[in-house]
Amino acid sequence: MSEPQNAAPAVQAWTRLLRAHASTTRLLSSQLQAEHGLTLNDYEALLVLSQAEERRLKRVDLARRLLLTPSGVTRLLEGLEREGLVERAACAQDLRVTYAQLTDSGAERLEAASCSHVGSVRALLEEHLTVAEIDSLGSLLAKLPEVEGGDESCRPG
Amino acid sequence: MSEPQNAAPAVQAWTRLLRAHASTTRLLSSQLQAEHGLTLNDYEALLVLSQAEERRLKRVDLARRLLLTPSGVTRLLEGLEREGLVERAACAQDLRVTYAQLTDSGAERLEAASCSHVGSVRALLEEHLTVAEIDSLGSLLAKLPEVEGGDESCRPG
DNA sequence: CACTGTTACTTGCGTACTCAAGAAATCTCC
DNA sequence: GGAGATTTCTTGAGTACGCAAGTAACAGTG
Repeated sequence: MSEPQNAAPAVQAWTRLLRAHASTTRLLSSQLQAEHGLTLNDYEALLVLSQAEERRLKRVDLARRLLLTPSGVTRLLEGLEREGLVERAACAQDLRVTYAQLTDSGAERLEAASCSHVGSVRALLEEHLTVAEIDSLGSLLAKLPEVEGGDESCRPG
Repeated sequence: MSEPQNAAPAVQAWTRLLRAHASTTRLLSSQLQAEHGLTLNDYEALLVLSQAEERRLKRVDLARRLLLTPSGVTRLLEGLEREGLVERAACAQDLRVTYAQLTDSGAERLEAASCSHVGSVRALLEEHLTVAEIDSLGSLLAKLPEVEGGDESCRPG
């Protein structure tokens, strides 16, 4: 209507990002839930932990990786701890921190889910896009901001 | 680890879609909320209604547009009705349907929010991407599936 | 006309978060 | 070494959904 013409592409891309996220998430999430009893964030948490040193991470770091708040992580891990996929481990140097430690059971569960989930992701994307397009989509999305709250991207300590 | 090499681009693109959605949504949503007291879905709902014929839509159609379930729409509209931005309107031909009708007040609120929201969207994207990149991002995202549940894309009746 | 779907919508219950307010451990600066 | 600020994590209250089940209205069949 009265918007400057140049804003249209941005709005369009934004709207499509919202819709693409909603539809793909809905599909992949329900598959993961049905086949392995994990939510998308459960899966991502296990994955991040599995790649971390000693398969454990401070809860606050896990929060940053998953783009969740600390309380979100507490709630997320509640479920994973109840299922024995992750356990708490104390930190001798700093009594405030509790590590989230991936258990063997958690690693197995991730391994089992990983195969079919990765397959679903790939199938979904390749059903609609060519490999080159997927690649370029990934590169474009990577340029968007990661976190705004506080940028501790690389802390030496 | 043991995944076929070809799956990597898809997984990477997917992960970045999740993160890009989480971070941009968080930012834009909090701006919209702070400046105009609307959630992203409130805004989208008002926008969709404003573009509809006679500024009203069956609730079930609104659900499909917003990628929400019928119950999600009921809850979403509860808030908008309470604020007088949308009202219920009966359908003489079919007593089951209730239209969601944009009020003048709703149209004004949308108009007010629209300007700054569109500006924020544009600023956020253009801060990280060129116009050409935004354009191509939009095109790529448009190719992803819209809805899976039931495809009544164009119903004649 | 009754009988059996099917569609539109609402409601109760559960989930996955967020934010604000805490408690406890650690760091800082005098 | 002690007071105050900061960091880590948890908890209570609230929000925004989804799913399943329910009700009311319509549509098709005998």
